[in-house]
Amino acid sequence: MNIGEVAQASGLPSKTIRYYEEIGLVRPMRSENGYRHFRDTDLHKLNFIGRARALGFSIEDCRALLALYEDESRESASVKKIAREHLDRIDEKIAQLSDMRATLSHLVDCCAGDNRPDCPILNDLGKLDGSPA
Amino acid sequence: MNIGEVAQASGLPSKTIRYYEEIGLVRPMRSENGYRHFRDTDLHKLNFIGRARALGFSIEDCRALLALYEDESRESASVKKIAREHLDRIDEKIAQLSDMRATLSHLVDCCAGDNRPDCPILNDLGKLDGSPA
DNA sequence: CTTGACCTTCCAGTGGCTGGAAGGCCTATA
DNA sequence: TATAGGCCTTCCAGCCACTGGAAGGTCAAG
Repeated sequence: MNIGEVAQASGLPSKTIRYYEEIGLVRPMRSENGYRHFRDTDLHKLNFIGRARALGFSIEDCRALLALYEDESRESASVKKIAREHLDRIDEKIAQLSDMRATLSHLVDCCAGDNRPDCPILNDLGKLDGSPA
Repeated sequence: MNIGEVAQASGLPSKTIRYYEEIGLVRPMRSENGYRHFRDTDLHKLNFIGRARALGFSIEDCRALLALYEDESRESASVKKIAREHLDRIDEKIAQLSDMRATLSHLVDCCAGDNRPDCPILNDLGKLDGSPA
């Protein structure tokens, strides 16, 4: 398969696939004309990466997960560790965003949103100290 | 004030403050020796930016919010619009992360995490189609 | 023989910093 | 007065994971 077909099949843009080759995540063959030639295993890998990325894993996590995937003598504990650490990072982010959301949504609710200049949002951002709203 | 004092007072790293000057968010004066000289209004602006950034506003949002902050004839609707759009983006992100979290936490729960190679996490990532778990 | 779709490489840009090198300035102490 | 150190300056490179675009090669159809 050429890169376009693999892009189609995997749902990843060609540019991204070239990038993944550049950083060594996949190693497609080359045809005589210089075109990348992808085998089924390459497509399979790309699907794997696409799914892992969709779950928010970093490229380096993907690399590690792929290595484990291909290592028949892996221990599932290694995989679980990576996944759980990632889960923790997700939880942190959600917590952060929820904090932001709470503050911001309160401010938005307080703002009249009319043609007058007075605005609790700006008042809050312009406050001198870090005291609560 | 020199940059170090302002960094201290605002909680922002000096590097970040220099960056904010570079992109035109603040415009400190210069002393004869070439050092940046910050007035109270500069510090105030930096505090404003720091708070807005902590709420997740982009730099361009910060720029717009600062402009509104300094515009006495603003309409609070303009501010509210920016804030609400940002709130929507936050909600989207939270939703995305929650989806990831749900999938991932299910997979983690299914994985024995022992010394055997069998692993539901890898099985899922390596699946051929996009069917649900 | 040309058109147009595909492919190639290479370079630059995104956002928002962050790190580091190389060098100037300022103050305190020996 | 020398020097040590802590501040400040600029400039350049790197982070992450792509994305866009230019310039050009290849291939199949009409």
